[in-house]
Amino acid sequence: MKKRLTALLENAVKDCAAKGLLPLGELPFVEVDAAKNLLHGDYASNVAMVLASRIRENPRKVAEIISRHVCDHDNILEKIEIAGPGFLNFFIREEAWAAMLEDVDKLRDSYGAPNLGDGRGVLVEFVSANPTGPLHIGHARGAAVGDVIANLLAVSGFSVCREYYINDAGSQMNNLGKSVKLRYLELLGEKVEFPEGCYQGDYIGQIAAEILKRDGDAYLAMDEEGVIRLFTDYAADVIMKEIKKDLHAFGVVFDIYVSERELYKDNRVARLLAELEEKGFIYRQGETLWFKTTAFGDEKDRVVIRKNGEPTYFAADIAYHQNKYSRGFDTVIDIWGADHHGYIPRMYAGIAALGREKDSLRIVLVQLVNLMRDGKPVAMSTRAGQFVTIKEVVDEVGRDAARYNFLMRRSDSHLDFDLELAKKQSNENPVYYVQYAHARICSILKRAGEQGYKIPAYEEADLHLLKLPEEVELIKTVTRFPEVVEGAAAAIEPHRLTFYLNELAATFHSYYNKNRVLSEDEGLSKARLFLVESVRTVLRNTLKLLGVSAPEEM
RNA sequence: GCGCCCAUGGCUCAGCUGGAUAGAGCGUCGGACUACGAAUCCGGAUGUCGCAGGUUCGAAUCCUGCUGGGCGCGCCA
Repeated sequence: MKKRLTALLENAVKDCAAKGLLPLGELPFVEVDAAKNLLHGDYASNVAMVLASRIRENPRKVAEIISRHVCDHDNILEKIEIAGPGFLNFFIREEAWAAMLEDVDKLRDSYGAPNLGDGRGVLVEFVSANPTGPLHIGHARGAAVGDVIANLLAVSGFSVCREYYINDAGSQMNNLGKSVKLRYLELLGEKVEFPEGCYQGDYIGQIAAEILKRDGDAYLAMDEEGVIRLFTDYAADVIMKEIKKDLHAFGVVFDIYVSERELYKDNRVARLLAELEEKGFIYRQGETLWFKTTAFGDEKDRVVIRKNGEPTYFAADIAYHQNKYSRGFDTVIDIWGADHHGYIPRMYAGIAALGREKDSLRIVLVQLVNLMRDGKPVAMSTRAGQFVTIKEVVDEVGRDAARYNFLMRRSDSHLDFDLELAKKQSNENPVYYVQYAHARICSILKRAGEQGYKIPAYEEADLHLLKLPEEVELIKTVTRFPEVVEGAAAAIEPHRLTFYLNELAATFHSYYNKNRVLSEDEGLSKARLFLVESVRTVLRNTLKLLGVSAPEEM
């Protein structure tokens, strides 16, 4: 509806300009917004005021001129009013609203799928945790956000690839191998002390025990470095399998796992650095190589080759992003923990040096999660191996509640996640509120079937009968869905879906409590059945985008 | 010290690239099941949008300064 009005208005403005009624150079960006106040109609536009200030005219007069040139071919408008300082208020005919439900019936599962992408490729990289331990709750939010962003883009016509970057190179991995070895030695009766930086979670001991069981004390005789390398590989492999399993249980499946080590294998990092050096972005200072990120707005230059000859994480990351682009993606989305925000200018410098537009990389920051239980914070320490894993969260509160809770806030704002609250099947827990609405509708539809009703198609329902204010409101909320998806996809803001979902469920519940769907009046019953079926379709489609189930009963 | 983010009812948060009288949920108080599921609904109360200036027809939103909080400032990832 919003789109249609925008089009009407754009044509009107164009028409005015063509006829010379409004002396416009370039046409303005026409914006139509849903009106907040019923007195202001359904939608309002400020075009007239924007134009008026540009051409120094009276805004109300401009509004007047524009409104006279609106060509309402489809007869959707009741009237246009000019109000306040120069707003154009659009009043939509009730029939026009109901007519929009046709799309819901015809498109079904694909209702609300805007074609923003036109098949262009988007790479969404998320989670990307080191395989040094199981995923904990902090990763869970990033997983949920990334997954839903990918869903949103996929439904919006992009060809989406979900990717996990395995940081399996570098000193952290070495620490992993060392940690396993220490536990191994401990199991063989040696007394060991764990230095700073070593991983001490129980899973380390389990891995060491597996190795011991399989190969006994064979590694005691081998050289230290070789053992650590073997143990590192083995542990990373085991942990990565667990990570995949946990993600799967959380409803997140990746298309590709890219290994940092692989980037080094065919000298990609070295070749990239040579390339950048040729372009003049690299300089040498003693043993180290520096990248002139300040040339692209970073606050200081960054090291890419360390004194010891090893490339930095940053160097590999540029190579990784080059690799992403080389695979033909127009847009690359990185989802990072908010504690990495200082890294952003560096990364943009990196892609600028690769000759890529800034817009082609979008970085979404996900704030860390405050884990609570009954309102009290749960202490976590990664080093000591004390943390709540994603698996434990899924096991305890369930996948639906967990995902929904992670998606209820803007991703860049802090989130309190209360385990007890997420488990509660009560009105404090919004996920059940929307699922309940879905189950309720299913229940009505089932009852209708028992009474011999079939769910009517659009043509079979007389929607003129849906005249109640609650019905019109419900129809409006349902038909807003495509706009919500489009907005959420364009802004990369998945939380808009949960807010919308909550509103739709609320509008439905309210309607349900006031009115009966099934009554003696067959025509009305059919019209209402069609309406609630439309609500159900949108509830289901939204929940699907969120990766949350839409139960038929609960 | 420098940089980024945040500050909206008692609490947790929305507010869609400046728009009309700032909205939800929770909590609180009071109501609604002999009709499709009460995990629901209906009603009441609560705000100097951190403070002070500025930009303009118009600011929670943009700019500057201040206060208070989070994070970052490695040849870690």
